[in-house]
Amino acid sequence: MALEHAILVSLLERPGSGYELARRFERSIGRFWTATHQQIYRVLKRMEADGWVTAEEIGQEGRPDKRSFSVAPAGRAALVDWLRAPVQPEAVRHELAVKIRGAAFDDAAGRAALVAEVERYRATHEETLARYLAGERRDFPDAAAPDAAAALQHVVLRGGIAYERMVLAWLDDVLATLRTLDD
Amino acid sequence: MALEHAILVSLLERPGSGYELARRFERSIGRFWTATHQQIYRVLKRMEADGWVTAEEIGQEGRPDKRSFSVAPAGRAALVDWLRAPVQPEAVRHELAVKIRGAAFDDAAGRAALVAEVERYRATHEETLARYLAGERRDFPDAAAPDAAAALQHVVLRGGIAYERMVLAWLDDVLATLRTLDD
DNA sequence: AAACCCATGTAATAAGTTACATGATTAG
DNA sequence: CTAATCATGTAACTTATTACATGGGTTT
Repeated sequence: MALEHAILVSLLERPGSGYELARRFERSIGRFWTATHQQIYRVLKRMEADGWVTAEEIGQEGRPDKRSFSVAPAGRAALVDWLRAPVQPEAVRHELAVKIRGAAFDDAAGRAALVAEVERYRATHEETLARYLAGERRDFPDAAAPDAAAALQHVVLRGGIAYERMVLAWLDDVLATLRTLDD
Repeated sequence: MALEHAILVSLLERPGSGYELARRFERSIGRFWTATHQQIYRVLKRMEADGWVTAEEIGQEGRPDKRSFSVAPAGRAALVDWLRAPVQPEAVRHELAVKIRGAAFDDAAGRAALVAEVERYRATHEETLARYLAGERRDFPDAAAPDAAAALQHVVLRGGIAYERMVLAWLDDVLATLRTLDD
């Protein structure tokens, strides 16, 4: 019961269609909340029925019409209610950590395969960090943040950057540990 | 399709009942994979039917009997298959980040409430870090790790410690940012 | 006496994933 | 001509959460 709220925040930052929302979830919002387009369309339909969002048909030339959603007063009220409720403890799902502990029950060949996999995984996080840093340079070039929305988006982005740096350092630790096991 | 594997790793580290597994998921394993007891019982039943685990009835005095599960060869084979498969990209769900961006659409009173909530949230992470550090001192007192399982458990714990430290530093950044908005 | 721990589950609901479907346009 | 992008969805399935249920034992 929180995809609704992520959608509300995204639509308040800028109205858009289900398709556009799905693309934002792949990029910016997806840093801290993932969702597929199927899920988004389903939830948008419910939110529209509940009067949280309103749709406007936008005819386009050369491409399909789209329905652009905006947040209605009831949706904004629902968001504020949620904002003021306590933060739920996070449900962590870190598959790689399970695999690392599981590597104790595989042989040297399996651990060698895991080393290769961790290296591949590390490369994806290196790319993510580079993407975040490029986004930071593009979207927040000057030190003084102009408005509240931008300042808050920036601090969340800094969180993503800190997370990626931490992961990279930890993966180096993991690789060193895995390599000492089979010397 | 990965709770099975987290359970297999836990049972290989030490056999136990569904209840004991649920407690481990609250503590150690829960650092990187959460699950409730209802989920665990359901999955254990399926795993038993598939021949991945075997149960042994253990009669106890003064408390209910329990069924202690151990990993069968088929379960171990399934785990090794999974270990060697590529790591799936993580599905991140970070509610607090959504709330922080949402704070741009609340008023000063709402942001003050969020500051209080972030402080409370920060305190829980401070506790978690203290717990991890105490566990590290208790379970890994000497620098040289004796066996593979312990070395791997330790590197995963170090990951948890690094994560908590990163979160605490970021929350300080968040608090400073929120406070500058309403000066 | 009340609350909590041990130990196991069922049932109902909500959420999320995967596969499939359509149909036009644009870029290579 | 092929693939990708824009834009929207349905259907089937798997997973996860929440609420409820039982019953004895221990701790405060």
